[in-house]
Amino acid sequence: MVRWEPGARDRLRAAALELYASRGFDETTAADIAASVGLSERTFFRHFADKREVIFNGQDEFESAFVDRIAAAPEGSPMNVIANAVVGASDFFDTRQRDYSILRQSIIEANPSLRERELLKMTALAERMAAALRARGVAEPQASLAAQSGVTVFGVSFRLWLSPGEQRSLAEIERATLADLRSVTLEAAPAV
Amino acid sequence: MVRWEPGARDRLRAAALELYASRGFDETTAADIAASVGLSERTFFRHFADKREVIFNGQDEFESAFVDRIAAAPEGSPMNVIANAVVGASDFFDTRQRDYSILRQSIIEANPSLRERELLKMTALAERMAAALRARGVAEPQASLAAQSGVTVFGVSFRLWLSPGEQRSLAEIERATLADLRSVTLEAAPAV
Amino acid sequence: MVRWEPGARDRLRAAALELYASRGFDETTAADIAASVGLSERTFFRHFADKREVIFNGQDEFESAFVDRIAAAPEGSPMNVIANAVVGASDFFDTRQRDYSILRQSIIEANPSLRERELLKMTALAERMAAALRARGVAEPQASLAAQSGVTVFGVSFRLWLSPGEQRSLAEIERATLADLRSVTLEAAPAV
Amino acid sequence: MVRWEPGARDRLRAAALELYASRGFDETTAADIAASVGLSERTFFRHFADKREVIFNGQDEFESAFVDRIAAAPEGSPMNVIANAVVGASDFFDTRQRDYSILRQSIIEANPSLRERELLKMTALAERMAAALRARGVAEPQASLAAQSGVTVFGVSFRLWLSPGEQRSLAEIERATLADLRSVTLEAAPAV
DNA sequence: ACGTCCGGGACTCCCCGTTAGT
DNA sequence: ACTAACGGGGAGTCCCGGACGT
Repeated sequence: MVRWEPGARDRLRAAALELYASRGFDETTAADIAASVGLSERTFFRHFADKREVIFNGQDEFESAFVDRIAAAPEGSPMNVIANAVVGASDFFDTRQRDYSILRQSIIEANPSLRERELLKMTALAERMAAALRARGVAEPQASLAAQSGVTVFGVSFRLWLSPGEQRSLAEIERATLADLRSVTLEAAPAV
Repeated sequence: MVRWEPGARDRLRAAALELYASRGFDETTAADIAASVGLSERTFFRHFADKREVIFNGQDEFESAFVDRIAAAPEGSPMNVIANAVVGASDFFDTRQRDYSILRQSIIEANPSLRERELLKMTALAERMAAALRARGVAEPQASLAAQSGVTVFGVSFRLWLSPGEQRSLAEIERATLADLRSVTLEAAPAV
Repeated sequence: MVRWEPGARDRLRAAALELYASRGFDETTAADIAASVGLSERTFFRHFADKREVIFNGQDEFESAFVDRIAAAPEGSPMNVIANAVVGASDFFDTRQRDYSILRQSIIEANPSLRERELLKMTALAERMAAALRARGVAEPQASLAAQSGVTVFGVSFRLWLSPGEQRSLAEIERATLADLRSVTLEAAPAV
Repeated sequence: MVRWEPGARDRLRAAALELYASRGFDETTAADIAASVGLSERTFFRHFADKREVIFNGQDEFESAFVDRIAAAPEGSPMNVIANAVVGASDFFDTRQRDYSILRQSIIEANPSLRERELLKMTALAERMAAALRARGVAEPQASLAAQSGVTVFGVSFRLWLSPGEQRSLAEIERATLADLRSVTLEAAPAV
């Protein structure tokens, strides 16, 4: 009935992932990706603002997994709210296969420009989390510090979770990392 | 005895800054910058790996300002070492005019791709700081958490320092932010 | 009963004019124009063959204002017929506000590609006028020379009419320009 | 003196002409042209601002053939100066084969967008001629009228020169056309 | 009449390599 | 060494057109 196969976007994303992984990000052109699923380069850019965005999708759902929990959290200290949100958001990733995350992360880490984009996304998340905190009445710089610390915990934990041999769930790792962060920052005598 | 004007690199950087500020980063081409100081586009790229790098210079000295202090620090808890390094590095910026930093920061914040690069630089700093900590025998994830927290404190403080009306020195702000971070993370009851 | 707001064409044209004037022709995309009136880019191109055509509308009525007068003119020399047609057609513009013409002209003159299109339109007018002359029995190259001279007079006069401080009507200016053209061409001694 | 093989530009131009003539302007892509002489599309655009410019080359020499003669002309009425410049410039074309001009003109006339560009070039010529006249002290609108009339004469004559069976030289045709223009404009009774 | 999905060419910019000249 | 001239090629944006559905 339709002239074109639907789901162009999904096919493009899948093809991109595969090509980035197999032959490398820089060695893959947008035209390659499009051609591999029978579409034109133009169509690729209609769906994704740039070559990197293919990998960073569902950013909104990703952010919401954290932010919604902050908004819906019961009373608590800022860091408490953040900690619960981070741990709670972990099942966003458990639904995704760990294998998929490992593949994705290896692609990102192999390319500085993908690292840049990832960092931007994480910072965007931190900013939205800080905003959610402020919406609850938390002042600056506490909101930013708590939000940024939450992202730090998530980042460190996420990489741990992906490391070979790791058996714990992401949530468990996050809880441990949270405790580590607490003791690390505690041990700071007043800076001279 | 030189056949061409020396200091091509500096002239290019100054011209780039000015153009990025006046007409915007995207609206400035590498050829524009080069032409404005009588050089060719090719020469621009011989001095700077890409259009964004012009703004991120002296990264090595910047990182060293932190890392060297970590290496040279006396015994102390990881966060203590980091805190002293961050506060100590603040005079790296006091030598630069605050006005220059404000201009530079406004350029960066006006463009996502410059934000990406800045984030990458900050992350590189965090990683070198964590490595310096590990060289002192600090284990993971403590090293990463302390280093990343130091960068968070620096980032929050730096933006505060640049805000209009701010009177305190960067070091003073950082000391206050450090205390804020401590109390924020402390207030976290164990995450469920 | 209509599913869509009528007058899409007019809304598109008005929006285009405004955007071309405010942010420049090149900086305005067809999608911008369409979006600004709640339509799709595709619809824009269904109404206008290309981005430039939006500005050149009513070309048929414009040409007719000249050509019809040529066809309906009483006996007279070719240049006489042309002169009367040009002066007579001037009220085609008096009905349009001079302010509108000034805005339109400033948009056109700010962009070479719009200049090109305008020139094509003027040449098309000259050719239709020459054809109308030939239909009255005027031979070549007299028909083309008279028609082209008429367009020259119109062009020079039109720009004069738009200049700041100008008080005369377009018809008055045209009559003066016609006299100027006559004396200019008269003063030509036979070319060696 | 030339450090690099300067053949690229000329080869591109020759190939473009040939392809435009054989398969049509619209049916020829810039990539086609470049590929046909072993260069990349990018290189094509380095040499020519756009696909049309290939055909309009040596515009500067072309304009100079007219303008220089205006500047160097002895005392005389504006139209006289223009007439001599136009007739004098005719050998700019006699050096080019008439056959080449016929081919070129047939390509241009087959495509509206090339017509537009040609018109722009002719108008640019008229404007430079008018400026040269003003530099000699001629006032407006006389300068524009004389210059534009000169271009009209050139245009009409040029097309005549290219028509099949035409035996006269371009200069001869121009002298006749000049006379025609004079009598055409003379026969204008004052417009009412 | 309008929207959606898509193709494809024009064109600009980034960034890189090579070679000649100073 | 350092620059300019010439070239390559991918990324990305815009223009415009076609096919189909409502």
